[in-house]
Amino acid sequence: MKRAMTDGSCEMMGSFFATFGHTTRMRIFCALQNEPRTVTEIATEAGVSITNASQHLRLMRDRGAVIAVKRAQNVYYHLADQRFVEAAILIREALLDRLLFETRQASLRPQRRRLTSVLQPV
Amino acid sequence: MKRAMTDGSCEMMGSFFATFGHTTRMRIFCALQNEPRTVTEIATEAGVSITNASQHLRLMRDRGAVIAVKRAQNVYYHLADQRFVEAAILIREALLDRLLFETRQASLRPQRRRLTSVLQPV
DNA sequence: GTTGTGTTTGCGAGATTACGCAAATACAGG
DNA sequence: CCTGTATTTGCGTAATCTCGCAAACACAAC
Repeated sequence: MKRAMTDGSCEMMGSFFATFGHTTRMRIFCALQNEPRTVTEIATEAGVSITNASQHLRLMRDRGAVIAVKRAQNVYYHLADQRFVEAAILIREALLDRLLFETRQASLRPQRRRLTSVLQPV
Repeated sequence: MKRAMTDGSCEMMGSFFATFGHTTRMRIFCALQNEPRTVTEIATEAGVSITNASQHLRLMRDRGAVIAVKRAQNVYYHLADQRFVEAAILIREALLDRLLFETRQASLRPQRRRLTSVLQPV
């Protein structure tokens, strides 16, 4: 199996994951999936103030997740790489599969929520 | 283009990204890429205390990133889904490409680090 | 039961992050 | 130059996260 990393890139990767590790920034990511958007549009779509959106966008830009293009009074932001979307799709499908699996498990053995049930059986 | 998400899964996704949004947890992720490992092994590989590794592992387990299997005195942890590795590889390659690109850009126009240079030209 | 190894938990201090507000900056159009 | 719109920045507070330490827990072997 191909390894994701063996070298010292853990810091870079951790920093990148943290970039999307926030509900608001994930909503911004969603808003930028298809086309560039201005800060005002992003703020509206994400349901936050313009100031807050700008702050998150700055962080995302500093970490290489998005790119800013200024055009007249507006600043258009877009994703730095479309592979981020592919990666998100993979992760999302994995999480949904797991969610489905757990729901099925829960319906089989109803009332278990102790340490023992969190640990997989041998 | 296929969208990663249109629904309310941003909270779930953000939570998941945050799970790997930490250098130590990313190192743990690396350690678990190929085979299950005990807490002690993980702590050693990640260069942290056993207590600290256990705390991070608990968080990762709570968020569905890893699975714990108890066997005798040991608890073996493994990734919950191999697609996480595929996603990490995609992201890593995107980041490395971008890093390479920026290095090349930097060598072309040496001394720029103002707002203007951070914004892409129209 | 006692010992030893492996793992988890509770807790508190320190560090980091998030967000609102006010002010500053950028720029197009009169 | 002045006004209005779009975006960014500085700052202070509140909230969250991290990690070490000590103690607790789990279990195999004696």
